Amino acid sequence: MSTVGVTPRQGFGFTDGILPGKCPSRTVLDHVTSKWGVLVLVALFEESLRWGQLHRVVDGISEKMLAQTLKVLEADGFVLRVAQPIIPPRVDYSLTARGRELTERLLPLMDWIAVNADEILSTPPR
Amino acid sequence: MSTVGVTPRQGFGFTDGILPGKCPSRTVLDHVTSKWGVLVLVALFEESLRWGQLHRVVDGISEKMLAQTLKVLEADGFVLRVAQPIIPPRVDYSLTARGRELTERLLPLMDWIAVNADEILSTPPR
DNA sequence: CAGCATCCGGAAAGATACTG
DNA sequence: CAGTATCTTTCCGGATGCTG
Repeated sequence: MSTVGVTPRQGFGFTDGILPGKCPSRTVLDHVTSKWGVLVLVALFEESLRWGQLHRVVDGISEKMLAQTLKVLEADGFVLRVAQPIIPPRVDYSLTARGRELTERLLPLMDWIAVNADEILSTPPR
Repeated sequence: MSTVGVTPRQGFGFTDGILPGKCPSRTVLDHVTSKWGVLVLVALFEESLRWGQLHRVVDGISEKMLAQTLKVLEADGFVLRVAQPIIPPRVDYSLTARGRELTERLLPLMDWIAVNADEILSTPPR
């Protein structure tokens, strides 16, 4: 059963909204569904990647947004950053256990979208 | 198994990126993970709602963004809009079968976030 | 040269007033 | 009631610079 407050008569309270405007869940949701958050998380699901690899794999992301997205995901404890003090620098990014839990819930969504996207965009709104 | 291209050695091709920059999946993903898309979809999962109800239930959304979000979700065939030609106007929004399929994949994510958000934001990044 | 930080212009989001 | 129009603010992307 859902716990996000969408089941009015089953005891969760509907009139207060889906999630209160200023609650931690909203903040985390914004981080995850930020423009690049989902793609970065999915990119790191299979294996850890270096900065440059991420930049190539997450097609279209700017360096600025990659840095910003990684910072937020790291601060939330989803992504682990390991920097080697060498020249040239080498920085590896990977998912934490928490990040893997989250991304596992993201993959069914991504798969469904990947399968249905063509039909969705080609179907006139009836 | 995931089909979004994150399993390099299992046959999906990794070096091309998670999802090509200009593909339908990216467009749909952007629509769904837009700032308010997820919350509107979840709000409509249990029951259809009128404009005013949506505005109250999706706490914090502006009228402009509610209108814009609903238009996009309607154009994608996730949301059905039924307007009664009466005064005062009455417009009901509900999920289509497609919208329900999608939102079913969203609820596990929302539930996980709702359960873990407090710990996520209170834990220092280690 | 890899991995960022900073600055700037355009685009998207937010607040609020107004209309049919 | 259910939206649009308008204005302000915040955000995104690109270019550039810096550091070892």
